[in-house]
Amino acid sequence: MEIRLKGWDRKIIVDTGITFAELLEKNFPHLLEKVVAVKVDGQLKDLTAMVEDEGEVELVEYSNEEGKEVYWHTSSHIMAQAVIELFPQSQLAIGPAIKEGYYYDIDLPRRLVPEDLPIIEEKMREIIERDLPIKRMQMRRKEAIELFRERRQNYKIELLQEMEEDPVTLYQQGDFIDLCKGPHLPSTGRVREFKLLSLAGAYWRGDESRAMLQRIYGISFETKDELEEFLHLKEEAERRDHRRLGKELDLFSFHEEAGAGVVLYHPKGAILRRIIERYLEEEHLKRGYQMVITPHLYRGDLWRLSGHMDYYKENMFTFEKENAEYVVKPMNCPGHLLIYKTKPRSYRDLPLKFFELGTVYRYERSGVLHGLLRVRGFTQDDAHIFCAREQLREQVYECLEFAFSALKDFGFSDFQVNLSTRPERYVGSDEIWEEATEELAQALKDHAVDYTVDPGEGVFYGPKIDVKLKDAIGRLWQGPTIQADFNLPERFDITYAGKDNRPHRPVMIHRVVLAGIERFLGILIEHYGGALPLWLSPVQVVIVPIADRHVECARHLNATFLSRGWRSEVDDENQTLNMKIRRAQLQKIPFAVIIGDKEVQEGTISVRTRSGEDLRNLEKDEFITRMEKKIQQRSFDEDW
RNA sequence: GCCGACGUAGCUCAGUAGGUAGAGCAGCGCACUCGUAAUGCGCAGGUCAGGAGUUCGAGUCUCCUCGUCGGCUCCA
Repeated sequence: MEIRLKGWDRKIIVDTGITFAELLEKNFPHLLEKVVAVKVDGQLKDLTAMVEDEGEVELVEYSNEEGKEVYWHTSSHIMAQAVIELFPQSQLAIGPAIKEGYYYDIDLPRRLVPEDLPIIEEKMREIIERDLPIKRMQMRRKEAIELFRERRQNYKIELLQEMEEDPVTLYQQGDFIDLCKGPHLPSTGRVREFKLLSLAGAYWRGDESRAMLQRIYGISFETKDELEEFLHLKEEAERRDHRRLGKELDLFSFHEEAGAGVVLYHPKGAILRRIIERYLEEEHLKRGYQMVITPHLYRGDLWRLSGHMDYYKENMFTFEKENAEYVVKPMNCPGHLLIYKTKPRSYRDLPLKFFELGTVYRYERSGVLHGLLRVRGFTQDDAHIFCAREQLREQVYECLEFAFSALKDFGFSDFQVNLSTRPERYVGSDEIWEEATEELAQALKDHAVDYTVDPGEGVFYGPKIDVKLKDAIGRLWQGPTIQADFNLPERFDITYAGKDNRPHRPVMIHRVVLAGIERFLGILIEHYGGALPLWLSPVQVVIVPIADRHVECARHLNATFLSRGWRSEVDDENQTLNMKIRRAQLQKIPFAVIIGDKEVQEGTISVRTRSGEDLRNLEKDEFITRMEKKIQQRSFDEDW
């Protein structure tokens, strides 16, 4: 039998009736330990599967996404087996591989505590050492149900009862049998380095009305180095945690007595936020947006008109006064629509672009709140573009251009874009949906951005584009969104007079650039690990007099800096130079300017940069010119 | 909201079997006047998240509330 191997010119002659593992052993023994599965005609198969006379064979290694999935999935089985051996009454639910690692949801006789993880790990190590062969089996669904009934695995029975397939696939390693479509590693010994990461509660089938199971998260790798790198990255993420940095850098706080999910900005956080807001205002005005300001409080009637009272009620803060219902705004769009409606609009006015730094309040369930990233009160850089249908594509294009250019100014250059199409429940005609979706797609293509389509993930009132940004350590964050809306123009009955002097219905685009400022701030802090670029730093320069006699000179210099609009401070505390340098470093202040005898005499300055550079004997003017340039360019280059 | 963990001085954390709180840093004072990541000494600082209960006695045990963390669910 001849086998074609992907990536290889020559064909391989093999005997019939051998497995892929045997094929490897014979022809590529050095790969035996690397390959985790094979892919034949796009279908993943076990190494223990028989080689058949069919399509091209691709060797899948751990380095491959699918390879990791196999590796992790087997790891989760080993974990489940370990748990069963430790707690024989356990009932297994599901245990898949995820983006990073794997988990298994298990119904256990008792609550697990973190101290249990090393015990389970120890048992896993044992199972790995046993190097149990992993066997794939097929059996009639009925038999499988019987098997799991004997083993008292009710969740598996429930899964089987709802499955269509018959026969079903099971995998066995030692005494452990699990319902699973695979594929898996050929034996438990193939899992090398692993770690159990955390415990959590999880609903059976994600349904909050059903049983709460215990979920164990884990990860595994082929080498110790990879595991260590992973753990290091986790530490790095912790080091960058905006909640920790927000405290350390004195940017913002949360308070029990203020309520969950609302942010109090300290002076340094407030200035940072204002810098971002000023940037946004400038950029919007430059692009033809008009700023508007709308109230935080509205009568309930407005939200009945907009429809929010029906479908968003759960998320709104409402109250009653003088027999009238009031709503603290969760969104800015209704206000902007009211402004639109204040006078007749013509096609000549379009596109009409209203922009607002609009602060909104949304009720979020207490359990989902998370630092600045998920709050109840936040400010959006929100705009609504009213345009003719034929302007949609161009407007979306401009929004994308705006979004990317703004994110680049803040130092993000890696994006992932999604186009979400019509969901099951929707308003508007199929025709208008198709047209709008096509316009959005075209705008993306015009922009030459790669994007993936999320079928059915659009909002009920129109298709949308989501941009996710990748931060310095590779994590993705939700960023800008651009949504077409056919619903609100209808509900508010807004029109414009066309060339034909007849009323037409505009399309509305909701779009945010940085989205929630709070969330963006959180992302920004984590992206830079608190060491914000010069133009964003709450304190740009700290002037450090070495001894008391240098304070006057330092104050004088500070006045010069302040007059240039820099954010500058003098550290005139009675402390050693070392201490002051240390404080500047810990506060992640970009530049410390040192003033001592030498500087006073020669009229020069010495600069210590955040990155640790020590620059002596700088001319003041040179420093000023350089700084001005860096600020003006919004440079995020750490080098002097 | 649900599951679990947690809440002790401004911050980070200790607190043994229930016997009425402790460190480091920060703060304040004094001395030192310093050349690129912690000068020394002294002082002050807590109704142990809030409330109720058990107990002769609760930071420690029980319950409720609030908040935080990790997840789930949700996310127009």
